[in-house]
Amino acid sequence: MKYDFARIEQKWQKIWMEQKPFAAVTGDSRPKFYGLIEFPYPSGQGLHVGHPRPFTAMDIICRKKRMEGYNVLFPIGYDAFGLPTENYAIKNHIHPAIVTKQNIQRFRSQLQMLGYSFDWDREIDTTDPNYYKWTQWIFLKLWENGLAYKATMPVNWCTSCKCVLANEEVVNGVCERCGSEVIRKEKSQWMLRITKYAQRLIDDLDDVDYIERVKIQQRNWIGRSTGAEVDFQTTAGDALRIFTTRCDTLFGATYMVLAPEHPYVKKWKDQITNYAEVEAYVDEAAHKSDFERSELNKEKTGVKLEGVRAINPVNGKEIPIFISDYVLVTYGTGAIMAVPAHDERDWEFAKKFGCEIIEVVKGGDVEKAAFTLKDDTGIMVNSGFLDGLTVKEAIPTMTKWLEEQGIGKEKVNYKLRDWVFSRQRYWGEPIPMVHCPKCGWVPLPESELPLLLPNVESYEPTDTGESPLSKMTDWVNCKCPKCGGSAQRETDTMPQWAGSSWYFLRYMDPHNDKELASKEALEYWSPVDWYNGGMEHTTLHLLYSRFWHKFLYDIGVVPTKEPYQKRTSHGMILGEGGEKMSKSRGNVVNPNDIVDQYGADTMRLHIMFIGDFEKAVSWSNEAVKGSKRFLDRCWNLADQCADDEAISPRNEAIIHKTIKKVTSDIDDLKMNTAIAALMTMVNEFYANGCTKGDVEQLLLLLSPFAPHMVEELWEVKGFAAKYGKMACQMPWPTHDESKTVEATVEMAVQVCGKLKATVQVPTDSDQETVVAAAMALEKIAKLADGKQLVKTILVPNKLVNLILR
RNA sequence: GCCGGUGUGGCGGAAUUGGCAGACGCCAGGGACUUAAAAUCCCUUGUUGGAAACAGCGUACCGGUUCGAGCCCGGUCACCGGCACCA
Repeated sequence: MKYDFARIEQKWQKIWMEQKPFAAVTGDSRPKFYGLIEFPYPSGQGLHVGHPRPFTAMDIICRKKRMEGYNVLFPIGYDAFGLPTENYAIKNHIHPAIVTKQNIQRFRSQLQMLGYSFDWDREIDTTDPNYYKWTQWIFLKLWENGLAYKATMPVNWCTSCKCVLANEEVVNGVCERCGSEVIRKEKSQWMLRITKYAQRLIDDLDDVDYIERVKIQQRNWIGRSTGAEVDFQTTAGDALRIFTTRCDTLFGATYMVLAPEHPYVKKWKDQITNYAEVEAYVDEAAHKSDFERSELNKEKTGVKLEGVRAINPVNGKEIPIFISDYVLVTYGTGAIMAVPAHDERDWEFAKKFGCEIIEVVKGGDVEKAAFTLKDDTGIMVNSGFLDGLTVKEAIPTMTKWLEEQGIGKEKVNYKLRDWVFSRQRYWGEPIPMVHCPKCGWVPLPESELPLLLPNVESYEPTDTGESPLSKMTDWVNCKCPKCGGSAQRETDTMPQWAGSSWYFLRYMDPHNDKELASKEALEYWSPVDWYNGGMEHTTLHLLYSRFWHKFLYDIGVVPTKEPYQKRTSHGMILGEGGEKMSKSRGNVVNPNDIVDQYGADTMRLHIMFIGDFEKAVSWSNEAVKGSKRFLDRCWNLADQCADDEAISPRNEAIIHKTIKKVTSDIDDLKMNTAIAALMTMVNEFYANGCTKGDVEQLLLLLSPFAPHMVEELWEVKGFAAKYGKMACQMPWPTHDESKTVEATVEMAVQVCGKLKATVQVPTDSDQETVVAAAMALEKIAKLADGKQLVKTILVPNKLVNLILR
């Protein structure tokens, strides 16, 4: 009997497609399990070897859950709107919808080739109008609830994509997608008020089971800090409000700084005597890219506002006001009080511009460097009523004083910004809003959804920063839904993150044309029990979708506060040299090649065996052989086992141990050690000989990993006929703890903590027995000769440590 | 700079969280089968000394706690990831 993987895999994939053993049943009385993987972007290159890692892991988990009696929802779909498709379409003059269709077709067949147990009847595609109808619907709800708004503000503009980017899409000052320069551009944009949810996005992390680094990264990104807002009177008449986390240092505030974009700069035009100089600086700052502005160790620049001064509220002193680009208009109030003695940036600026430096916390030499405390035990000086207090005491004292005086109050700030939601590109969901000269922005009525993406002549982005849709005058010009007058549609589209922000809900009820999903389906399947995805989405997709979900919860659409109960993350697959796989390096591994050469089961097994799931790992074509060899050995074992249908006594312990290990390892996402345990078991079977009953247990344990081969053997060995079920429909094996123990154990014998020998003793031997057995060893007897046993440490069934003097 | 993470054979990686370091696999070497090769099977494989029994040294580095440390504590170095003028 030959292991003809190509024939076997094709055969079983066909059977699974026809018999649908992996269909999820809404409302079933079994406990439910919803396992989710991040749906792929159907790129033109097809499946990358990185895809099968998370997909296979979740497939294994879901297959095991089904065998454990769960009603499992394990769906697949395509996140198909996006720039690469659009760019490809532009270059090759094909409509992006056609390109998308082709790419999806390719992805689908590749996914099927790997034997994943998806419920194929629930497949979704974010570019399908039946899908994006509901993406648009959610947008309308956001608008209705005041969470979507249009605002003109400086935004990140990618010079190459010719498109705005969300804050989350700018990495080190460049576009996360194409790596091109990002500049600041004043544009009118649709925004989503994610900041309103900042606190809840932090708080509710406590209730979910995400790996810690995901929680930490999200918390850092949201960037909560507690401080105070304080009003400084100015000679211009307006009070200048600042945010500080260190109100205890107010007595050391010797000047103030405004961001160049701060509205007071323009407002005070007439009072600023050097306005020309100020204006020149503002202008210069406006033309700098994000990258230039955030350049490290850049020397501080700025201009003093002559003619206007501020008054420090704690001591009535007049202090100068500057503008400088080291103060960000987007954070806090866009203005700061500068305490050069205790802030490095302020210190540097003060030294350059000759500002006064007043020490208010003892401990450093503020003429040499800013004294910034790591802890808050420093003692206040030169600070009037705060003198002698620790920083820790001074902060609440000052906050209280500010509140009493009515010039300040406690305030929490977040680094998180509202989500810039419009894109000046074609291949995205149209935003269902109409601008009417009389009524302003008017939402489309729900009955008009989906608002279809029209066919256009050209998808080229424009240099003016307008969407390609803006050239479609027939489409753009419309009637105002409110007053019936002539109006114009919004021509920007939604970002790629829109469709993926709620797709896991659609899987629950993918064909519903009345609602995004039925109440029943949402109640039954929510929340996603286990979501695995990439770390790169932690502050993008994962955060965005939590935000949308919380909103949908607030308006009563979904039953849970959080979309995902558990989140894990896989490491990247690197090229052979440990470098990132890329076309330019020529080290990209195509899963098809591996499947052609070794089969899908080997591919699946190997990608799981290759290393710690959470860590990056280099791909090795050589090492794949080991996984194939193992499957060959399993195949041959089934071929040559004894006919006995019972588990053989010789293999009973190893079988029960392996069941225990594989079961817990899959739950812990340690597929590599689960496979190692299966290999060990097979090695023992070869050494001991095995029965058909032993092989049956092996097949069940192996079935989530190598499902095609297992089903074939299951059938060939007559188990399918015997039970009337496929292996994937069998109950998962359970272990009997008492049967995992062997009659005797080998224990380590240490003398004074050093390993000297090993000894075979009956399992659970007491100290006396073990010591006696150890002393009976010639070597130990020799070492003990003339010495006294002063102490014995026994670790049952593991080791004995004899302290000899 | 701040926040995380990781350092174990030639390589990928194990080690039930304080109890025989190197499971499992790859590579390599030797052998069997074969006319031959592939495949398969068996053996060896951390390192140093030794023919061997055996002995010494070994989990990035230095120190500590402990009968016992890859694991805990203090310090140092290196690499990876995230954030970065956030007041």
